[in-house]
Amino acid sequence: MITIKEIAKKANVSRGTVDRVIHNRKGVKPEVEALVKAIIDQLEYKTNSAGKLLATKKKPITIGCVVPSIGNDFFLNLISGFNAAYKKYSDYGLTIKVKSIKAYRAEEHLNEIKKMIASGIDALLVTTIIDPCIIRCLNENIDKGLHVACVNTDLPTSKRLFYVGPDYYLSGKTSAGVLTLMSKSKQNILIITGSSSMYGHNERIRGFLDTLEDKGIDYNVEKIMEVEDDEETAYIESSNFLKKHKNEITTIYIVAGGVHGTCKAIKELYLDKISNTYINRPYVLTFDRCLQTNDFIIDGTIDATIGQQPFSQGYKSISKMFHYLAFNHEESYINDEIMDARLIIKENALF
Amino acid sequence: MITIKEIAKKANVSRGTVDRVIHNRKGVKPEVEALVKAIIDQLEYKTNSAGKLLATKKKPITIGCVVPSIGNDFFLNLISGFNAAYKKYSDYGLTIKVKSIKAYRAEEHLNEIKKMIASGIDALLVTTIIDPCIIRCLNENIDKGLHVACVNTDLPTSKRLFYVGPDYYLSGKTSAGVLTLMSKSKQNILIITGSSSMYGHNERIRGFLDTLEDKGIDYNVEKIMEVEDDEETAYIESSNFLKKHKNEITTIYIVAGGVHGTCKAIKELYLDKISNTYINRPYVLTFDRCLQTNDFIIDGTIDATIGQQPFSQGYKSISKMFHYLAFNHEESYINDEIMDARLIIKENALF
DNA sequence: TTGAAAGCGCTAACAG
DNA sequence: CTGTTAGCGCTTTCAA
Repeated sequence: MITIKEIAKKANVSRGTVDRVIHNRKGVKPEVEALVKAIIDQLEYKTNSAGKLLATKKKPITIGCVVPSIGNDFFLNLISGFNAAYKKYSDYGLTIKVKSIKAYRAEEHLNEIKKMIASGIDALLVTTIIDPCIIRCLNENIDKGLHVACVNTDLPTSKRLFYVGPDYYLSGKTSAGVLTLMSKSKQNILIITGSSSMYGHNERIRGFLDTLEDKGIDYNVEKIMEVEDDEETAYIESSNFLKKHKNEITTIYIVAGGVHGTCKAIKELYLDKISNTYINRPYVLTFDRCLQTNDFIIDGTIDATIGQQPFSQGYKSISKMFHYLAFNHEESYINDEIMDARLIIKENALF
Repeated sequence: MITIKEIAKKANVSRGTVDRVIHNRKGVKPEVEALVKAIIDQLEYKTNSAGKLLATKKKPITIGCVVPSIGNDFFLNLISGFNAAYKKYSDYGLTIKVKSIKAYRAEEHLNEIKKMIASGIDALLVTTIIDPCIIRCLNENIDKGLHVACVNTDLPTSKRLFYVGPDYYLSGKTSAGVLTLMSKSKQNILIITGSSSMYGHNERIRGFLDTLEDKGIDYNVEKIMEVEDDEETAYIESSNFLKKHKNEITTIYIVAGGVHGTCKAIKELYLDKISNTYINRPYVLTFDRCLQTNDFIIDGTIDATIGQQPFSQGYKSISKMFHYLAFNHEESYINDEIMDARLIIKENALF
């Protein structure tokens, strides 16, 4: 294994000088720098992370996280991922601060992001809304030296370092793929979405419908319901709607929250109490895989769900940001990380 | 963060003594040991892995790997996982030796395992056949101090430390789950398996049929073909069989290798050359997700495949074994690691 | 039975 | 512009 010491010996300089070259610090004679760099390349020197981590642990790193996890199991799993990564790197001076907020409120998001930044952090991980004020605020702070990355929801027009999360369009396509496995005939679709201002939700719908189109499936979107992830709203509205259109709807496509409420309505309307089996239930497709969703898959209310690995999203985003900060802001850490669409049906639903 | 130094100060002993206590080394007065242990518990001391890794890198660790990867893409991916983990830990004195062998030959397996052990290794990672001679050989070496773990195929009756790989029964169930999404009517099934002496292959069949049974699907297994992962055999045999039974077979269930050969036969028999679409093609279900399989999913020959993350299997097994060896054989590293059954259809098949 | 000290690879502070 | 040195947490060797 090649160490700084060996490089130094080969170049006839001190370890300090090699260190300076490696970190592009000023104060090295150009020809010495060139020589050292050449040797580094030639010997394929790779920094030893244990050594580095040990030596740098004195200056602590704080990562702030702002996520809309209030009343949302998915984000609680994501936060578990944050915590797991924190646990792994706390030895090396990492601290995290997590702020849970409510979804959909741009103003609240902005406020909490500002508060988090003001509290003094080195980097920010955020799941928020595509909103010009928020993006401006983030960009301003990025210019001032804050390191920002997006988790679960990207802000493509911002100056964020990287994005860790799903490809919403692809997950919508996958959902449609399952539907076409089940049936090739005409579908009358009830779509239950979180909010029409959420990019990810819209993308899931777009991917879904595009794929039906591609596959030559005849379909009609009977209604798009916005329930803002509220289970009670989902229950009442879907219940009312399905009562009126019980035998017309062939597919219920639940894009975000509202799974529990909708499934409750489905059970009431389609489950035969005597045989305890569904009669003419529409196809039911959902996203994510929290405990409740899992129960509905097991009991046969949901045909399939698409998981997006919330835990990994949390874990990877912290881990990437930590490495980025700890290892000299190396570019190799700032690539986006797209989770794959995990298709879950009854048989592989076991946790 | 709690360090050995702090423990030592609190206990009024030297760091050496604390180290001795932590590693249960002899030569510490019982009361001192008790005191130090109490302080460790109280302060919730956790060893700092960077420090440990740095200090122990002098004594190199060699892990030997024996896998039946000859002519098998799946295991090449698994080996990539070995190499990725190796790359990560090579800084800390890890070396790996990988021996590729051919599947199904117990004698060859035994020979190569013996050779690998004789070449001088600290630990062995192996994918092999459930065979009494092999198990005896491994157990003898385990008794002599060799550390052994199973990758991809478990040897439950051996003294191996842990197993990293799929749950074959569950993956078979998942496959049947997809089939029942597509159709509830009677299935006439052609099963193409690797070998009837392979535990995993049998389990996949068992899980598949059990699930059809559970779901009240009427089915008949028309034929079980053993093709020993040979594509040519698969092509010839499936081609011959399907020519005779073209319109009877409703499902082709390919348990192991032979996907390429079988798909070639399917294309020849069912693909309409003019419209370039399938006419009355049976359902086709496979396992794993090598490049060829992926192509057949994209082009519509295969309905679904179940992936078992070969790369992760390789990566995790090396990583677990390395940590186990590097960190005092701590028990926390020797739990089994069961991969989940990844359901892949056309829409989420993109790599 | 215990302590002291050196050293793993790297960084940072200080001295020149 | 460059070298020296101390120290991050841990293990190991030597000495007591």
